[in-house]
Parts: sequence; C-alpha cells; structure tokens
Amino acid sequence: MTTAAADGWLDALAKDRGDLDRSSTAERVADKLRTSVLDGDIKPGRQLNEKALGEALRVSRNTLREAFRLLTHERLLVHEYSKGVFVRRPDAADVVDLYAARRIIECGAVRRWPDADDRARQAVRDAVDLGLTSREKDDWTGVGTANVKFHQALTALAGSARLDEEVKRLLAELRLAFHVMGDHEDFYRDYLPQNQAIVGHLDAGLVRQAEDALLAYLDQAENHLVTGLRGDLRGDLPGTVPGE
Amino acid sequence: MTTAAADGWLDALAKDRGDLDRSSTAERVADKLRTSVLDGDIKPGRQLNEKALGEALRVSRNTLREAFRLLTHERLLVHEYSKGVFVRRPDAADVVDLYAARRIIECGAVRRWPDADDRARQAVRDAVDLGLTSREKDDWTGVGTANVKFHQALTALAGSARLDEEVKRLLAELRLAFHVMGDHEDFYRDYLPQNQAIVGHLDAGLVRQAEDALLAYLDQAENHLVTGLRGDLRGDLPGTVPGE
DNA sequence: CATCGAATATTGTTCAACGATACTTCAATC
DNA sequence: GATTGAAGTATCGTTGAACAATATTCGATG
Repeated sequence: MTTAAADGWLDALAKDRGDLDRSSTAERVADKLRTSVLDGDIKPGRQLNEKALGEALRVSRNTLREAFRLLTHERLLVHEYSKGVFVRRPDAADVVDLYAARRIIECGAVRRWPDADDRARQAVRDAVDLGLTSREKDDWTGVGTANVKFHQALTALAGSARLDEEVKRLLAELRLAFHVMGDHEDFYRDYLPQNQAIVGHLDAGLVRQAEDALLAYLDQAENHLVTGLRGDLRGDLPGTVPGE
Repeated sequence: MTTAAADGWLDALAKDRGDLDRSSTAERVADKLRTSVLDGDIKPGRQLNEKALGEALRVSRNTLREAFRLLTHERLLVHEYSKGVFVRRPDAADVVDLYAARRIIECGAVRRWPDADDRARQAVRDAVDLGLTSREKDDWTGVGTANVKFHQALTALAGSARLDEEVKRLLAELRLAFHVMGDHEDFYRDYLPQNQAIVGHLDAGLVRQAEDALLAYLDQAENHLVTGLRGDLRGDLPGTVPGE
C-alpha cells in the first residue's frame, strides 16, 4: 500500500484542483452573465443579442452560445427557436410550481434531520447565525443571502449533491421572480425569526413542528410572490422590454 | 370583445403547437445520442470522438458539441477539459446520491396523494396496470418502462413540472448504472408486486403505509444496484473501454 | 527500464459565410 | 379603416475551415 492513510495530501491537492480546470471561456462568460441576470442588471424578458453581446464580451458567437446553453439549463434564460435567448420572466404559475418543488424537497430534507451528518446540521445553525449578525449590522443584502444559505443547508440534510444542485437552481429562478415584481429588499426581514424557530424546533428534537413551520414559511413566501406577480400585469411579451 | 370565452378552440391549438418548433439539429442529434446511450448501444465510459461522430451523423463539430452540452447537463455524458466527452459511468457513490434524492422526492410526492389531481392519481394506477399486462405478455422490457412510468407518475402527484423533469433525469442516470453492472433484465420482475401494493395502500387511504412500502422498495433497489456496482471493479479509467 | 522529447491526434476557440426564420414596413385590397 | 400580402431587414441556425492549446503515442536516449 503506497497510498497509506498518512499521506493524504494527494487527495487534498486533487480536491483543490477542481477549481483549476474551470477555465472554459464559455463557463466564465456564463458566470458573468449569471451574476448580471441574478443581480437584476439584465432585466427579465430582455433579449440577449448574440452579435452585440459577443462583441461586448470579446468572445465568438459559438462560445457565447455555449454559455447560453449553460444558463438556459439553469432556467435563467429561455431559448426560443430562431428568435434568440431571453432572460427568463417567471410568472405566477412558475412560482406555484417552484414552491411545490421546494415543499417536497425541503420538507423531506428537514425530516431527515435526525439521520443527517453533524456538519450538515451545523451548517443550518450557521446560516441562521449569519442572518442574525447581518441584521445587527443592518446588512439586509446579507440577510437575504443568509436566507438562501439557510434553505440550501436544509436541503443538504438529505445528503444528495443532485438535490442540492436542483434547489440551487430553484432558488436562482426564484430570485428572477423577485426582479420581475420589483425587488422588495425587506422581503427577508420577516422570515429570519421563522428560520430561527425552525432551528429551535430541530434542536429540541421536534422535527414535525419544524416541518410545519417550514411549510408555513413556504406558504407565506409563495403567497407573497404570487400576489406580487399578479399585480404586475405589464407586458406579456417575452422579448422586448421598454426600459433602457 | 372578439375573443369571447365561448371559442376556446384557440387555446387548444396554442397548446398543441408546442411540438412544432422543436426542430433544432443539435436537439435532434442529442435525441439520437440519448437513446443510444440509454439503450446501452454506447457503453458507459466510452469516449465520443467529435470528428468521427460528426462525420457519422453528418453534422458539423459545432452542432455536435451543442448536442454534447445538452446531454452533459442531463448527466448522461461527462466532459473532461481538453480530453473530450465520455458516456457517464455512475459508481456506487452516485447511486447512493441518486437514491437519497429519489427518497426525498418520491416519498414527498406520495404523501400528497390526497391533495393530488385526479388525473395524476389515475396515471399511477395506469402505470401499474401497464406493468401487469406487459408481464402477462412476457414483455419484460415493457415491464421495465412501466416501472419507470410508475415512479414518474408518483412524482407527478406533487404537481411540479420542475420536479418531474428532475426525476426524469435521475431515472435516466440510473439506467446508465444498470448498463455499468451489466443489465439484468429480470431486475424489475420482483418490483411489480411492490408497486401494486403501494397503489393498494393509496387507494385504501393508507398514505403512510404506501410511503413505507415505497421506502422499502427504494432501499432494496439501491442495495441491488450498489452491490452490483461494487462487484464490478474493472477499469477505473473514465475513457477507453476494451470492447469494440 | 525509466525518462525525456518529438510527432501525432484530439480538443478549444474563433471566424466567415450562407441559408433559414422571424420581424418590420408598407402598399394593395376589400 | 382594417386586414392581407409582399419586399426588405435583422437575427438566428449551421457549416466548414483554420489555428492554438492540450493530450497521447511512441521512439530515442541514458
């Protein structure tokens, strides 16, 4: 046995290496576009012109299209044949679908709290703590990201990387819905105490109550978004947007 | 109002139209490759040469690469930078991850049986019936597809198209695992009665028992696959495969 | 026999070109 | 005046070629 347990530094290197070969230009372009879309710099419904974007980012149309594929699969962009790609514009039906999925996944994951890995459980507590400290500093953006971390941590209780990926996609898509209805920054303010309560129940061993609290949160958040989107009845067109 | 509620035939047409614009060569190539991979015609671990495949399918490298992207996102192919794309070869860890996800999603969906749509419930029963008639005809391939349909129907109880898509991907990936361990065609034979039992419990209103039966099935199937894969210790190389 | 390095093969990326499709404009028709 | 139909324009879809970057093969060398 040359690969004894003592010299595990090889594995450590192998793990770090994962960030090295992430050098595909298409992925880098996708990263750039992803943040622009998620931050709301490119509004939902807006078309992404291949030629213009390619010239702006200094990449060829082909690589740009590969980046489009990546983001299309993440449901951040929609591709209409012979028309082009557009920033996704989720509607009320999408939000209902999204929350149906979240209910299944997150509640199922919470239920596995007793069987979950210790680090996974700690990550849930950490996410709530991060939200608390962010609130003390009046950093509401931080509260928002902490909330996302919280739900990702809940999902991770299930111990499936594939599920984690899917929830990541769902939450990113949800962020698009926020931008459609105009980005209320105070959205997460009311939900921090609920996250706290969920963790409290879990640490007390009351898994069922935690699940109910999570369900209540999801119902409330869904309702918030759906009513917000229903009130936003301007422009059914997927393509052009008046602004800019 | 010219578009009165009376003439809803327009909406019906609009719904059917969805199949018309699905005409991208990259997608058609992806369809072809997908069936080849899922049917086991292209073995897991095998590399897909761009030039050779492009000439065989009469498409350019660019479009072929777009097809690769699609299938890579479906986790049927893996892309190693500067080395090429290979048919995915799931290992035991993958199967464990896969079943962790299935447990969460399918059990959560089953639990929503009482709230589910009537057609969704009927689809579950139909899938079991299809399995029964296929078995009577000794059509074991049909039994296999019926089993897939059954679990997709269970998932559909949740009412989320996104969840349905994810489960579709999970099941496709699982099919790859079958091919890795050598494709036991009698795999589904033992599981048909279990599906029957699950539906029986559901129709009797015993949702909890149905969930337990589903869990038992998933444990059993996972174990089946994991032991099958652990016994298959030939070739860690992702690329070349001795055969052909 | 291990190592190094050249030759070869494959992938990564870009570009230019042309056909196909959708959108726009505007005239013709009822 | 509204609808229909026909150019014209802009964009996308697909291809082929080209070169750079990287991996693999294989022979030479010590």
